[in-house]
Amino acid sequence: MSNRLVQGPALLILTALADAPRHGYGILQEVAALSEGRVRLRTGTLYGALDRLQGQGLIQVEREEVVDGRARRFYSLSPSGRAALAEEIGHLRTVVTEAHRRLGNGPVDGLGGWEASPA
Amino acid sequence: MSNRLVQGPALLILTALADAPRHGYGILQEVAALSEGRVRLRTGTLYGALDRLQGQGLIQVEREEVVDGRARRFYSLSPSGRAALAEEIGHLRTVVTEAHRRLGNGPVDGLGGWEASPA
DNA sequence: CAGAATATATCGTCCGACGACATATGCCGT
DNA sequence: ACGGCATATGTCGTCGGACGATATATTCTG
Repeated sequence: MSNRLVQGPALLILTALADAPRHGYGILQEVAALSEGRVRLRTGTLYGALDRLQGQGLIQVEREEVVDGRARRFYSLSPSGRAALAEEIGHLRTVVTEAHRRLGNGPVDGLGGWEASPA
Repeated sequence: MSNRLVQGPALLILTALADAPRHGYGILQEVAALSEGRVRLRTGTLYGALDRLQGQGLIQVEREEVVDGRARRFYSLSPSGRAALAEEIGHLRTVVTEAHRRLGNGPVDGLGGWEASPA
């Protein structure tokens, strides 16, 4: 019973890879973009997570390009990585929906007081 | 630049407290319910997180009841805890939406190949 | 020529999640 | 009456993951 799903950096990384294979630095930028600048992965986090995700079989090395001595290692989602992402996203959707509902118009057990106008 | 937002257990706990104050054991049950049984918080995780969240000012002890020698410590969301939850939920919504879009009908950069039928 | 951007990689630290264990009471079935 | 389960809170040790710092190499821009 391991509770631990794909969260935090790993979730962002898998999402970044969901539409196209990307290399490390590209993932860094994509994660920043899809989190609207809120999350800036450190390279330590990124390459560590990449190794881990690869070890778990959730991603794989698609190909390696060498452009002017600069290597580009492209990663892609594996079928099980796609499945894991889909499952986690499904889970998060229910939580997000529920939290949003409770946040938006919380009756707070009959209380009338509310710290913000209910829009 | 701390990247670290409210995720994992903390997210579930705050969500569980979003509609009404609850005590530890009640949070355990609520988290299990709103995650549809997928997440069973250990007491070690729960009370550790509770202390941490309280230290961060995101939650507070609402009141303490003693029923038949059994103590019940009720926690409630603080305004900043509510704000933190709202912010994280907003963030997650964009990520979840984007991930879902990429998962559901990913054009994959012009590729026709797709490991599952596009529904 | 200096500095930023591109690109990957390693290392040490620290915190949080987890599992296991401990304690205490009330309730239910046998 | 007793055992087991639910209720209820708490501690401790461990381990993995996130983070910050640092290193290296090349290309582009000022």
